Amino acid sequence: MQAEAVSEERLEEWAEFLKALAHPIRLRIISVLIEGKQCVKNLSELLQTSQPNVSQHLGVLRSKGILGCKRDGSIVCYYIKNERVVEIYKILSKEA
Amino acid sequence: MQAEAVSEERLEEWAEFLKALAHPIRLRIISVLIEGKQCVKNLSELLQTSQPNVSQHLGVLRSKGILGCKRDGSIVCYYIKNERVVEIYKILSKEA
DNA sequence: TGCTTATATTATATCATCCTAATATGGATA
DNA sequence: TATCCATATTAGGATGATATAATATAAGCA
Repeated sequence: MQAEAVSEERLEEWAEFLKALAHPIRLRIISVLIEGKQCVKNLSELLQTSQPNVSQHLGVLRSKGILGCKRDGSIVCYYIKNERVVEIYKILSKEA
Repeated sequence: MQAEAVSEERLEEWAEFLKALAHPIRLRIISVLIEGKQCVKNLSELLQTSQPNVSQHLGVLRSKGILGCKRDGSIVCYYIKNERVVEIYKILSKEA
């Protein structure tokens, strides 16, 4: 059974999605958020990375619809919005 | 149950792996090779992409252990070596 | 209002990736 | 060996991604 050809647009979407994941800091962010939502400050401390840098990486993930966020007062909590990243993370984790 | 922290090295490996996949032409190559192995010329024609460009993209995928190749005379056949890319491709395919 | 904390944005320099064009390698065959 | 076909490599400029530093926004509180 021959698979249907995938459109160029779809491939570009997928590439953008994967590119957003393809960074050590962003993967670390995913791994933390899989355990539960976190605010920017906590992420910054957990990852030992500057706040602006974490914020930029969160922006990348948010802009691709991978993460969502919710402001609560002056604190912004990020969480995983696209469950496919969890599946992909699991595949990466189950190492040979 | 708390997941064990993933090492920085591991995260960098994963990022490299995902970065190798994160390109429309390389995803197209994967989609073709999922259907069966192919030589460079066929890939170049199927993707309507110049031979040197296809060769470069194949080199990227090969260098990350994603593809393997086998020379048969003057023809080189590429095939999927790391089955994880098939799983990831499936996750991308089963679109909402 | 002024101050502090939390987060986001912008600018910039550096480094990586991309495609194209040109060239090189390597096997087959006349 | 000369030539052809298949593939790989290299060099180039263009574009994109990155981290840092500096600055901006925005909420809470004295």
